[in-house]
Amino acid sequence: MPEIEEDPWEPPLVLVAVDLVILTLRASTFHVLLIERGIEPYQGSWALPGGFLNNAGEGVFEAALRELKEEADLDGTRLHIEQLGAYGEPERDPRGRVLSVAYLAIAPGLPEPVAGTDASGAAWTPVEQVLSGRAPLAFDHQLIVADAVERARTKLEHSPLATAFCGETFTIAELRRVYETVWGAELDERNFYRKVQRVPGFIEPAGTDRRAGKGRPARTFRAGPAEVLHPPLTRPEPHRESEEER
Amino acid sequence: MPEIEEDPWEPPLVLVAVDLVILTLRASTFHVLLIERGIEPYQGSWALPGGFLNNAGEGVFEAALRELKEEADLDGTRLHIEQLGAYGEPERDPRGRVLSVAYLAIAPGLPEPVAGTDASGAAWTPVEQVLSGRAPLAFDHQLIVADAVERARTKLEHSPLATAFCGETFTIAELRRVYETVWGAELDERNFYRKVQRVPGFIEPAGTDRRAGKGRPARTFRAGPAEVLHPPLTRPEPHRESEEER
DNA sequence: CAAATAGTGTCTGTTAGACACTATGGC
DNA sequence: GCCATAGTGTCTAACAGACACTATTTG
Repeated sequence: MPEIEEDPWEPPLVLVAVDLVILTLRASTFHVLLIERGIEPYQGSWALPGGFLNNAGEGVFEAALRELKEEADLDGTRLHIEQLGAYGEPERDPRGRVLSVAYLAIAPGLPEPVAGTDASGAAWTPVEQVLSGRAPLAFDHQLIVADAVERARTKLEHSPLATAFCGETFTIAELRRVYETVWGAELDERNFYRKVQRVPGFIEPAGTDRRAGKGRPARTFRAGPAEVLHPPLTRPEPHRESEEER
Repeated sequence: MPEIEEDPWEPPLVLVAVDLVILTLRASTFHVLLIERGIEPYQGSWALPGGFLNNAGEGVFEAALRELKEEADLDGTRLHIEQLGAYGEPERDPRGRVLSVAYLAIAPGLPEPVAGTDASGAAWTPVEQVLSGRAPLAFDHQLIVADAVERARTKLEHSPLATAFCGETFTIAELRRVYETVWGAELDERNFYRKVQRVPGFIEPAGTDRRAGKGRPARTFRAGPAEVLHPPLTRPEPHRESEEER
């Protein structure tokens, strides 16, 4: 049976959904956007924003952008958005066979408490609450969030993803807080300050612009053209108690 | 319109396929397994092995393992296999709406020229020929292969993926040739030798075992328990002509 | 012995991390 | 002046890359 069709046999048709993991930083905490489901299954539960393909002519990425607009009022063309993967276990949706393509989107920290449409409920929820299971999610959405967070954590090392958490311009301290929050680690301000500037194309000065807070005003920067960080910013190891090499 | 269903509206049903990018090293060259298509569309063209889901109860990963067995006679439980992503552009298959979930599999270099079943034709093809377009592929399979190769190249740095290209046990020189071939770069044998051993959990000695070739016999190793490389093995930069920092 | 491959020692320039110090703002 | 935050200098230990050297096999 080398080929896919030879008998009068028909492969199964499945519903295709798109789910969005929209991550942001709010008040130095790592948050994900959740929607309260208005219908069965899992009515009343929290879930990732998303939905089915609109029609047979809609691409999955296109559908992700549409859902981003509909459910979070965000413009995906101005955000970082990338595909996370397909989730296709047969039992993941009680309605029947649904394959979901998950997308990871990163938004700058928006001060508004919630998202766009008249969705019953939409809330930024601390990622920790989801990962720990204290905020249970519908379907396999906890797994999807875990994968998204892991992806974000490692991509911070090798790509300029961190700038997607910031606004158009940002200070180096703001950028550092992105790293610290997503990694859950403290970084030396002084070393970070230079390290980040030595990576070619990562960030570039934004005019003579300044910005005030409490202390000395900081220089501002914008994202540079680099798509990959050379050298990478390495995540500090959790700390080693005993020695075991050689 | 907060939720996915409210009108008597039905989302489109789509066909779900699985495609496999099976990579290996043969005679120090990076190869991918291709199948000659026996049916339309693209009859006679080369394509990735794969096929539709068998039935509504089959998971996509399960389907990938099945296709790996059917089309390449490989046991996926003994191979490295991971999901690459979903390819869901509406026009990617002329038969209609087909969403494909691609998997990346890494096999140790098998001496046999070809794969398992009675498939019309199956051939290990140098990856370069695919990437350069000299070996044109059906559908969007060239793109999928390009993504797979890129994934493999970067995963060599941070994961023990390279050991999946080797047999159960291997010498450090064999492991080094994996890196050199996949990266297309030369590595210093001596420095590689130690570097690789200093990564905790990457490789561990395989008994007092040895193996003969031409010169001094080499120690053999097997893959260790590490799932991530700390510190990573960094890919040498292609070489910089001009300076441009600071 | 020579050839070939495996494995070790060691030097040198660069880095990561620690942390003292200076700069510039608000009060 | 004081406090807070931004930004610089500099020391040290570790590391990467280069490459001379030793070791162990086949023929």
